[in-house]
Amino acid sequence: MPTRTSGASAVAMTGAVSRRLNALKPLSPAQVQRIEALGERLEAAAPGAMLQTEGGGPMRPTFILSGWACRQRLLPDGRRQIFSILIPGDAVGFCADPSPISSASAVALTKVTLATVEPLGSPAAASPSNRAQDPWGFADHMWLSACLEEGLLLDHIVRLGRQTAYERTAHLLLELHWRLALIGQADQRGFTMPLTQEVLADFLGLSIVHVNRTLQQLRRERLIEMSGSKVVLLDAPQLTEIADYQPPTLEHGA
Amino acid sequence: MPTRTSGASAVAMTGAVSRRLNALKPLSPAQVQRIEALGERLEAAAPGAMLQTEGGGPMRPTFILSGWACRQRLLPDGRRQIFSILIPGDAVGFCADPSPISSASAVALTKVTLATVEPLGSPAAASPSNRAQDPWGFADHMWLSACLEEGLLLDHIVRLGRQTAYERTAHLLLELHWRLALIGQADQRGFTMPLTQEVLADFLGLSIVHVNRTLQQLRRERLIEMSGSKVVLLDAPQLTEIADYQPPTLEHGA
DNA sequence: CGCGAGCTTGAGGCGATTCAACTGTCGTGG
DNA sequence: CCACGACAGTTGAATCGCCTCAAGCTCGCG
Repeated sequence: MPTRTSGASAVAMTGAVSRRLNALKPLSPAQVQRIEALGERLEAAAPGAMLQTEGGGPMRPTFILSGWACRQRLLPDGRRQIFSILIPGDAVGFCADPSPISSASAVALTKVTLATVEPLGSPAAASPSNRAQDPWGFADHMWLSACLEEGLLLDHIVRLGRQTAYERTAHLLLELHWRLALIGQADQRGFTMPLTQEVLADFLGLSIVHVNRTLQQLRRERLIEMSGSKVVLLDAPQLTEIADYQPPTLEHGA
Repeated sequence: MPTRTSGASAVAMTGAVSRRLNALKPLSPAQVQRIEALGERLEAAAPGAMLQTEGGGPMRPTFILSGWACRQRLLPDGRRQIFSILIPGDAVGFCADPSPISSASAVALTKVTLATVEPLGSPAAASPSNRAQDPWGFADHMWLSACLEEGLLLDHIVRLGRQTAYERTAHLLLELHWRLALIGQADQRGFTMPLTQEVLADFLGLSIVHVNRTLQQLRRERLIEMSGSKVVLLDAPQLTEIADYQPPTLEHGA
């Protein structure tokens, strides 16, 4: 349960959101201002906290301003599968509403700062048909965002269904690098990844032990370097080849 | 490439579409009529044919009136992963548009009959924001349909990432049974499944051989019966337990 | 009749898991 | 200040689930 906070370095924190949405479709200056206004009403969550009040309020797009989170599901015997890893700029609980028992919960992986858009009223008002009024003015962006996310889910299915641990891991690192670059949180060669090997395992459908060994192999073959939470991609082209990675295409042409 | 056909038992074939959409949200008589009108302009495709012209026309919802298909992706070395199995009443190529290189192609698995809704004009006109005019009048239904499909994708991710071959197979059979019942093509105990074990394998992320042995195990334990393309669920409760299956919830309350 | 597609079966091997222990690094409190 | 526990990462050994390869089988169909 996030606790309400306030103020702080409000404007600075919204950079990831505006960078991401702008990449999907150019933002007007007015829209950028509206995003910066998100910094007014923040909420914070500690690692492990459940975000997204599970079938709670209808259709309240919530953005992650800082920190990492994930969408996941737990099986009755304790197994966990992570659907997607959420980084700053990502929206949480966007589509999970009409049927709340989609039973995907969102959980903070690090300390997280959130900003929730004003509730859009009734669920009906939030459906695409009635969104012409578009109280928040970002319907197109949210639509594109949803499409991008669906693409990531499909990538994930390929990883889990048809790729080896080695390929999966390489693929994930490339995906994270691309997404972090989009929001200005990666440099050409590497990035910071505040994830434990347990989280990687539950995302990649592997055991912790095997994630460990697979990362070792990637390091041994000098494809990556890791120390602490820093990741360096030493040979991105080869990783791309191994993982058959294809970055999403963002053509905002009409 | 589907070939255009015409007329035939037009009205009768649209039953699956209207049953499915009606389950998502009750249809008005006028809407039912509009769906029956889909029977006017049909297209047929042979097994193996590519549906959905890959980045082709923008946003033309196409419905499967009869036959089965799938969405899939091929890896460069020939491995295949199937994302979803499409049955009558399902829409194809609904979201795959703004970024065409989502690189999920749709392929017919049996003989398939399709009906394409009138193109909605420019891609922009098809985005949710501008859909207030909603030329076809089913925006809410398509939205709910997309949410249902996302839930199925998440189920699939859990299957591939954290379930055994045995659990995956049971889960798939229950999902198909539920979806076929929704469109009136399953009875209480069983249904017809025109899928080869190769298709099942590429969907479940397994080898053909292992799908075969897993189905044998389910039969040996008298949980299912299979002969030809007929499937009978002998002990649905136990299968549900094994697979941790939870059918989607369709609460069309506001 | 012969062919091909789909299904079935066996044997062997590899990838990934499980269990278990050990290391290193923190933050905390006696 | 150091002992302590908690947690993340690492390593080894044994096992198992699933894969690959390779045959043989059973249909339906030209």
